[in-house]
Amino acid sequence: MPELPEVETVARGLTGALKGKRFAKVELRRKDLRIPFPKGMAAALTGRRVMRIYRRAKYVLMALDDGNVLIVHLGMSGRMQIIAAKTPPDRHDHVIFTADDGTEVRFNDPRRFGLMTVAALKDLDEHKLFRHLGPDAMSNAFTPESLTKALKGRKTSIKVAIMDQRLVVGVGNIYACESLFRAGISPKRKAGTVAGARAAALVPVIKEVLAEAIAAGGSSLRDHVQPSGELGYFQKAWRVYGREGESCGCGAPVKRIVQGGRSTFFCARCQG
DNA sequence: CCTTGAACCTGCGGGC
DNA sequence: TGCCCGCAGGTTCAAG
Repeated sequence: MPELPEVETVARGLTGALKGKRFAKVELRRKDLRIPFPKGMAAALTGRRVMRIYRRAKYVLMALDDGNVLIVHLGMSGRMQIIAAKTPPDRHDHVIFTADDGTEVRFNDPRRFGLMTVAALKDLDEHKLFRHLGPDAMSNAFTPESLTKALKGRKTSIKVAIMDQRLVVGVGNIYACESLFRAGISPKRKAGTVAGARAAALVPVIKEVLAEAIAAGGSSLRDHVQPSGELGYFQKAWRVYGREGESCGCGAPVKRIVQGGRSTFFCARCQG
């Protein structure tokens, strides 16, 4: 489910539900997700107050009142959703948070590609999950110059390159396809040849697509919902993703190819 | 270091 | 109806 816009949407939705409250109860309904939960995680969270909830890369972070931060990744199919009290647990409700005012938030993830762990906030930059990451796509550090430098000499495709979180953070499969379409760049172009005018075109387009998707509450393909339960609706704005054989608008059919093991959708006429 | 491909896991839709 | 195949918003690891 989660690229940058979906994770941002989840972080914002959880802010309204949990910020300033304490975890009265944290229930782990299994011992691991993609990786094991840290030993004693539930006990360590219980009684802690949530000071701030925000996104970093594709992770939701909850800063706690003890200097630690709860790190949540939603994998491909994860949700964090506010659930009415007494709702019977779903088989994929892996973690249930109950706040001191009774608010209940559940982490649900059928495929269990997500993860949840706790770390010291001050050490986050050096944390294994974060230290290799490039500039966030929505930050001022992501510029045509930074992208050109990151791509220099790369012989992989531009599509695969902009999904590489070491080069730029937050772009996943949907928004890579949509951004390259808007920028008129072929996904098959060698990454190292995206520089100068092409980089200057691509960077603002990526920011624009992500910003529009955030404003729309993300894209609901199958799993993504906002914490409120409301769907995202940016999927209505997709021009190429998931639209093989349809027209992007120019009349030529959208093509699907596989790059780096992922589907790429593009218009061979509009994306030179 | 770079690049590629497989692996992790469940569910759903399409084709026969 | 039922079964098999392919496919899905991500990340990590091994091998070349």
